[in-house]
Amino acid sequence: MMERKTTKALILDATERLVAEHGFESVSLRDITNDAKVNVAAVNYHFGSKEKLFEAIQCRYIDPVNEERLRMLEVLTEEGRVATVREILEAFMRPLLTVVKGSEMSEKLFFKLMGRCVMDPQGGLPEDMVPGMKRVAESFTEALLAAAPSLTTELVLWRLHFTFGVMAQTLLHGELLYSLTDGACGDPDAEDQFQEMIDFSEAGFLAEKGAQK
Amino acid sequence: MMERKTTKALILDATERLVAEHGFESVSLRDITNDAKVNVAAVNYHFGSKEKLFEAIQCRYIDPVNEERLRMLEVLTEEGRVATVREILEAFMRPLLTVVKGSEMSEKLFFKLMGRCVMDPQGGLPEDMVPGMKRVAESFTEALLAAAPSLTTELVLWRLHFTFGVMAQTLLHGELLYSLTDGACGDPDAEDQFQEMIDFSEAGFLAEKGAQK
DNA sequence: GATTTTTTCAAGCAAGTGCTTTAATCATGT
DNA sequence: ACATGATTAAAGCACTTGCTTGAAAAAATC
Repeated sequence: MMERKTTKALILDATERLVAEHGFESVSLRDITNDAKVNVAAVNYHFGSKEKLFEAIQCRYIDPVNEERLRMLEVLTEEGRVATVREILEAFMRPLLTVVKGSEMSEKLFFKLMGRCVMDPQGGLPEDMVPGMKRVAESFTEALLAAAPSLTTELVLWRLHFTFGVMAQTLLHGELLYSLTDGACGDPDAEDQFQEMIDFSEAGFLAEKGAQK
Repeated sequence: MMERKTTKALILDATERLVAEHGFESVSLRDITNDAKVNVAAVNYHFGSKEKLFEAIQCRYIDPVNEERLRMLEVLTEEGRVATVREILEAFMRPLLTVVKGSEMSEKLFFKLMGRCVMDPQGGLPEDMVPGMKRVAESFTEALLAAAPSLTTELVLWRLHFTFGVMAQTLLHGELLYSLTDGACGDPDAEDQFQEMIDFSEAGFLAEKGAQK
């Protein structure tokens, strides 16, 4: 008889939830197996080690996000078309929304998990993910250079880096803003948040050096 | 006879170094006391607990940074003068540079430590720091609203939030950019980095909604 | 229905965790 | 020199860490 969910999936689900809430470093094997109502040994049986489980967690969603990013970018630049900075940034950020719709996680938890993946891993990214991340960085750099020819490669890289920071901060600490302002700055729709991030990052990308508009 | 450095200072120094390198969650009491060449019990004797030691670490530099932020902002707005967005952002970021010069830590380590303080604390900020952070957020929000009257309070808060993300990412992951681009995007002067962050954030702040310059 | 193969389980291991205890040491004031 | 309070040191406590073991149970294969 098939159980409702396989042990492996139970472990993945519990780990996602706990890591999103408390961060990679703070979650123990026992935390996970208690939450998943599964034996401790199951983790090592199915994943080999705690570290490999964490790597699986990271790849499970970041890989699809990166693939969707490249797909959207390809659409924008096919037939030699030159995309705008805004379109490119949209292609960089929207996949987060697209992928979460396809998952069964809540947006809030998913965003936090993504934020953890970007900010936490003190051991660096899983080895398997580095080429993918590199390809994304390269493709988007190239596209952005074409969209804003006045920028140097180095400047584009820095500003892509900054954009990453904007995203990570928003994903991870959306509710900090809420508490720090006594609720003045609320918890808007994820779609609204994305538009604001894009407004901000687009303008940042198009800034001139030492600008003072 | 007075030792070269008091045990308390040795502990603080070692903790700063280790936390900057590995993050709060990954550093144990033994790590600290071994590195500081000090007895384990000394931490609890001088600080009460590991948690309080970590709070001391956070306050040691963030409090001065926040004070310097408010001081610089005050200079900008005295006698009813209205500061520019750029000046205000400068007042927000430069204190990090000012304070590190006054410390005996290396810039790189200091920035990483500051990044950890902003991003890591899964237990939230130390209770004592919340009012200070709030005051900074409020003062800068007010000044930014005066500098860019076309923005709403909510928009300013969001964009301040984004600016925080830009800073945190740069502080924490400056060398990730380096490795991800095979050294193409180097490790420029801290001062240069600040100018680039300010260029980016200033433009972001001045963006119009749904802009497409 | 018997035989593998895969999966789950309880128990436990060595090492590490934060913290406490008790005794020794230090610096200092009288 | 002695007493006092502040500091350091060694040992250990109760608990958690990631991971392994060997046997039982379930599933799949024949």
